[in-house]
Amino acid sequence: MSEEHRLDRLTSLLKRRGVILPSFEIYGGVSGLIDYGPIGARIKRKVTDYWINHWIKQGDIVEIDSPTITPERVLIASGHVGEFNDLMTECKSCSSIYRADHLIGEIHDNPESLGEIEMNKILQDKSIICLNCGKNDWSPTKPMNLMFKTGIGAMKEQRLAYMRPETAQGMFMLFPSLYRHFRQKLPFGAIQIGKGYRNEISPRQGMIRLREFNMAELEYFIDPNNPPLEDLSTNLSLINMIPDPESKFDLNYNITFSNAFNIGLIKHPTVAFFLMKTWNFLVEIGIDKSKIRFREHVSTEMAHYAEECWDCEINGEYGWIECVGIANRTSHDLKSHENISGSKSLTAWRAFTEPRIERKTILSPKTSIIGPIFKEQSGLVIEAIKKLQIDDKFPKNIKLSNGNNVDITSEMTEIKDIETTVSGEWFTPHVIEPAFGIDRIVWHLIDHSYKEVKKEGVEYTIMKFNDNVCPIDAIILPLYEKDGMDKIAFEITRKANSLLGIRVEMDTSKSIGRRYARADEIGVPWTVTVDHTSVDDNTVTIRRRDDQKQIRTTIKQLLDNLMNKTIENMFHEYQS
RNA sequence: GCGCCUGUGGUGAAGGGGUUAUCACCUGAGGUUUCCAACCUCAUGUCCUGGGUUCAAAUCCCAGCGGGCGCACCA
Repeated sequence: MSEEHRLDRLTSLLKRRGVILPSFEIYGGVSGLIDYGPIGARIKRKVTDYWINHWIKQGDIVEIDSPTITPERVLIASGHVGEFNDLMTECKSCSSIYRADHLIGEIHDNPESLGEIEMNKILQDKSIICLNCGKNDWSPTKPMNLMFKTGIGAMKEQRLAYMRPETAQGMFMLFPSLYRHFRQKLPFGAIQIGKGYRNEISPRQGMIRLREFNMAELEYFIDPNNPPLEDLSTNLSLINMIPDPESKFDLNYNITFSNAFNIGLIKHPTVAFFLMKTWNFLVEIGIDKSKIRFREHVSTEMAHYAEECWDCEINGEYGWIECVGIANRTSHDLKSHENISGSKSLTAWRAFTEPRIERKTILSPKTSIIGPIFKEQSGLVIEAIKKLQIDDKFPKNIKLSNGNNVDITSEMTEIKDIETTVSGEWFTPHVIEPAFGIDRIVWHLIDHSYKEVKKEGVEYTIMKFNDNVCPIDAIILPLYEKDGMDKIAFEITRKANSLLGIRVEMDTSKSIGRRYARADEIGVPWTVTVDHTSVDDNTVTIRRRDDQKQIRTTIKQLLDNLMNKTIENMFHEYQS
């Protein structure tokens, strides 16, 4: 079959078999919103479950879950209210749309700080011309709101809120609780899977740019002075990496993770580790290794919060698409939340290896003298004296915080040598964040698994999902729906479904060949056929999707191996 | 948001003013068949939505919604 229109055939299949479909179709549909049907939802569930386990098994990472509705102040602190409300202007002559701050970037130092009115003035006064038609005829600017706005409270006095554009803020909000949970020891991480919302101008390319999408993010909190050093030699694959073109590095590398870190291509050890973990995850669920690459952001396209940022891109029908972003967000988020909220609990304690003894010489107020002289003003006087320097000369006239002036003589102070023991310090942890676009990953998983082959000269479709992500583990097929075969098939179906995490279905309609084909089309790795022999001796045949090979085994062995995910091994044993 | 193209059963298509809208596959029911989309019988849609033109609209016109591509946008 020609490679041409492969995307069309794949899209049709996904719709026909209930994998991925447009939402609200009977009302005409809404662009940027999709449904996962019964098969698709199952694939997505398997991918997210695998993702959760992939991180949880690290041992220092926990799952959390927070609201999608987010009060405005949280998103002001995170920078999204500023970043997601760009002023847009339209060229009245040719209808091209531009970000106003980009247009005036050359003549204004800080265009993002401008309001609508100032911006409109600058667009008129200066000769800023349209890049498309060369004219200066701008419409009044309008804020483009990439976040869905909503209000908390049913009546008039609503508190402004937005649907979250990322899940990360939920993890930052829970930092104090996470810090306690992990017994106040860094590093630790929190993951969350959930919906994110962005009111895209023009969603395109199927499920690549959605208005409501599934994200999976990990925030890993570390001590910047003591970043964890993980073993990068557990994966020695050569990885395609494209560094920032403005850096000293060449354009393109095929390099191991550990070498990339050793030569400084990846700057931060934890970023390197998460790049590796990300690659492992993608390959384990079935993304084609040869279609994965890592690309470093150039400093100009870097998100407002990040210091080092790598995209993991996957190649598919839409070209190379960013599916995972791994960013060193430093202390930006926690610091910003500390500033805006006033909370003091967004820091961690770093104990010094040896307590430090600090000796200081200070000017100390002599309260026994000050008290009787200043009476009720004494407190203010003491406060003022503490601010003086050791080398100040007395007598001295100082101003108190209540506005009164008082004279301080040298008898009222003394020079003291003091010794304090400091056993550690408070600091704001840094955050390394891998952020996964689940829908994009599911799409590429399907794209890479979709195989058009020839079977006995006829076009044939197989989804080659592996055990980690296949929507249904096995389909049970009674050869005929009679002579007890249907009963045995039903028994197996029921028993298999009671196994933890195993999902099987039974299919009885139409010829056996057609039922095999239906199973192959949605990527079921094993089909189990109940035939006349089964009725006599409780054996069944298992067919392997990828090569149509069959083996015969007992029902008990089938169930045991299904549960342990070891059916593949049965084929090896059978062959040897 | 702009421009060009586009919308007919579950999927893919034909029909471009005039009887009851056509075909293939798929799906369901029944039959037949001892293992890879076999065969036979039957069943399932009405032309994206709303206006307009006309005696008559799936067909022509307008608007909206959806899809594709290009431009712009894409923390």
